[in-house]
Amino acid sequence: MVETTRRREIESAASTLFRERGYSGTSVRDIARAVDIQGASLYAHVSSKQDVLWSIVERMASRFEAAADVVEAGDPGALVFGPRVQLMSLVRAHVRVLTDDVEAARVFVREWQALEAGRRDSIASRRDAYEARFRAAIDIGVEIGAFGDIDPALTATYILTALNGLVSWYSPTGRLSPRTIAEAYADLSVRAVQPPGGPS
Amino acid sequence: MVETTRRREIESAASTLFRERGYSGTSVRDIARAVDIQGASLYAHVSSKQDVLWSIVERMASRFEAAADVVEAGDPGALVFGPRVQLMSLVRAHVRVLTDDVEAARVFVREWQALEAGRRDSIASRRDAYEARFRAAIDIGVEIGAFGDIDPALTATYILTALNGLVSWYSPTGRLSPRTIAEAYADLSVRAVQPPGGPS
DNA sequence: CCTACCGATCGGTAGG
DNA sequence: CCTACCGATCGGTAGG
Repeated sequence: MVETTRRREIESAASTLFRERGYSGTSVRDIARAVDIQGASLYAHVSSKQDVLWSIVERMASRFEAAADVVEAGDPGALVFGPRVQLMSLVRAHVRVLTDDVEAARVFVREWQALEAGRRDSIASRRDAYEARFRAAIDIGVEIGAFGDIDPALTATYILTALNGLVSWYSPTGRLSPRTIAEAYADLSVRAVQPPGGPS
Repeated sequence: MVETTRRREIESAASTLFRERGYSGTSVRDIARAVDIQGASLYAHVSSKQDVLWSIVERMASRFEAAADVVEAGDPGALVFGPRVQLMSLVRAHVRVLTDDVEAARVFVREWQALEAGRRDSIASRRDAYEARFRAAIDIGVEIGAFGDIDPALTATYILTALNGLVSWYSPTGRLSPRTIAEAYADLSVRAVQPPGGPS
C-alpha cells in the first residue's frame, strides 16, 4: 500500500466502474480485472473496497474546497464588484473541478452515501459547509439589493444541484468545452438571482 | 402476480429501499422483509428484481409525460403569454410530480441506468423527448426575443437537473411545501433565461 | 405464500 | 502479486 502510481491506477479504474455501475454494483474483482491483477491481489494495494471509495470521495471534497478557497482569497475584485462576481467565480470554479475529472466527480456526487456512517457524516458536513459559501454570497446580494427577493438557501441548492447535474451528461469529447459550460452556467446562475428589473 | 394492492406494497417498499441503498445495494430479501414475507415468496408477486425497478421507473416516466401533456394541452394562456408562462408551467408540473412521490422519483432519476439495456434505452429516449419539450419552450423564447441569447439545449439541461436535484434533499416533512418550492423554482428558472434588461 | 435448495458470486484472509 | 480458500449472501427455481 505504498506504491502511489499503482494505487492511483486502481482508484482511477474504480472511479470509472463506480460511475458506470455504482459502488455496490461494482465488485472487487471488477476493479482488479480493470488493472489486470487477480481479485485477491487488490488487497496488496488497498485495505478494503470502502477504502477505495473513500479515497476518491475525499480527494474530490478537498478539490472543491480548495477551488472555493482560491476564489475567496484570491479575487481582489470581490469587494469591488460584490456578490454577483463572487457567485459567478464560485460557479466557474465548481464547474472546473467537475469537468477536470468527471468520473471521480460523479462518484463524489452520486456515491458518497455508500460510505460507512462515520465517513458519510464527515462528507455530509463538509458538503454543508461548502454549500454555505454559495449561500453566503447570495445572502449578501439579497441584503444589499443586488439580487432579487429570493430564498438564499433554496437558491443555493437550486444552483448547486444544476451544476452537479453536469456529472450525468458531461463528456470531455462532447460538443461543449469546460470553458463554454462554465461561462454559460455562471450566466444562468447569476441571472436566476437577479432582481426583477435586471442588474443595476 | 394478479393482486394489485400487494404488488403496489412491494413497489412502494422497493422504492424506499432503492432510494436508500440503490438498486444493486438492495437484495430481494431486503424487499421481502419490508413487506413481511420470505425472500422466495416475493416471486409469487413479481417475476424478477428488474421487473420491480421497471414498474417504478416506467410509472414515473408516464407521470412526467402526462403532466407535461396537461400543460401543453390545457393552458389557453400559453399562446397569449408565450414561452415565459409555458416554461413556468412546465417547471411547476415537473416539481409537482417529483414531490408527489419522492421515493419513486428518486429511483427514476438515479437508478434508471440499472435497467437492462433494452429498457434503459427506451427510458433514455423518453427522457430525451421530455427534455425536448422544455427545450422547445426555450427555443421559442429565444427566437422571439423574450429570452436572452442562451443555448437552449444547455439551458434546458441546467434547469431540469436543478429540478431533479430535488430528489436528493426534498422531504415531505421539511420546512418547504411543494407549492413554495414549485413557485420558487419556476421563478428562478424563468429568471435564468431572461434577457439582460429584464422581461419586457 | 412456505420450505428447501441451486449455482454463482460476494468481500476478504492465509500463506506464500 | 499469486493460489487456495473462507463463510455469507446473491437472484432465482422446484414443488408444494
